[in-house]
Amino acid sequence: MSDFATFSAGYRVAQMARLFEQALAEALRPHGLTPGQFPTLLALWHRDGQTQAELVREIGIEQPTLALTLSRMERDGLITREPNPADSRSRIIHLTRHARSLKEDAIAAAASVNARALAEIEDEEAELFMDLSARIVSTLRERTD
Amino acid sequence: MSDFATFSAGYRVAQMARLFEQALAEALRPHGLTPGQFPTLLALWHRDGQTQAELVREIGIEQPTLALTLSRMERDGLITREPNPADSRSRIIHLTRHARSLKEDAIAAAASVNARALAEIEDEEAELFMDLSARIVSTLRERTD
DNA sequence: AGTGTTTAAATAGCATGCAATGCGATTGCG
DNA sequence: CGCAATCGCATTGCATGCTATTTAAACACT
Repeated sequence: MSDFATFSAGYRVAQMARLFEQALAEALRPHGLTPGQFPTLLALWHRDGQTQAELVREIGIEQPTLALTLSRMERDGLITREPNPADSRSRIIHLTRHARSLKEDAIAAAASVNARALAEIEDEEAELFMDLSARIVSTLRERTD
Repeated sequence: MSDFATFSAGYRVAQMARLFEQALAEALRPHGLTPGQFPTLLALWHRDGQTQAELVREIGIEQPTLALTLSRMERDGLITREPNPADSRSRIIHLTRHARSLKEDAIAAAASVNARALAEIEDEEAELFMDLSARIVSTLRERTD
């Protein structure tokens, strides 16, 4: 483990991400949702009726990843994909009534995971953490974008 | 995106983790290695000849996840799995000569990813980030462990 | 010795993520 | 207008991660 010292940031972050995902999975399970669906749901709760390409830009994952997630969400009765009269290449994604009804509970569940994760650190520290994370994200993005 | 505010920590961390993984994948690719193999390699570079169960404890992933990673590493000529004379349920994992030869370069590649990720933040900030991350990790672990 | 429990691995099934391709629809430009 | 380039999406193939289950071996305790 001592060897980890030089590059433990990546390891630590990966570990944190897995724990967050597991906690979110547990919190969302009672509502029949999974962590991977959550960003898409947030985007559609915010503005229903977007195309896949719009969602990809908003969520920041690759298009094939979203395509598969949307298929699972369609299978699970969370969304429908309607033809787009303005451009027949794309389709308009709509939430089902059921998905709309889950908004409050799901957001509360996710918020509580976050609150729990940050429970042991002070508010200013949490802010600092978010700030540093944002800076690391943009640094890592530079070369790839 | 405004809705993200309340629970953006999990989202931010997930995003960071994906960027780290992608950067590490790119850095390791020339050496024929993948990010998921790296923790196992570190553990075996540190001490060769461990069992799967020992590695699981050390690395902190689930046993089936490691089993599959080890299969891929075996397929790729990085490890061998020898019978354990002391306990025929388990097998002793050994690095191949080739995997041993990759140590310096792979560690340098991973370290450079880390250095790049942290390039834009001060040393004390990086330390703080690591500390806060560690505290979030142990908080999230509490309920599940 | 014999049986029940624990332990080590393997396997099945699933969710997310990626890169690379293919394909039809649209757009832009000569 | 017509063709080339671009765009939107689907699909394929792969890597990682998880949970749940199975199998065999080792242990423990009567």
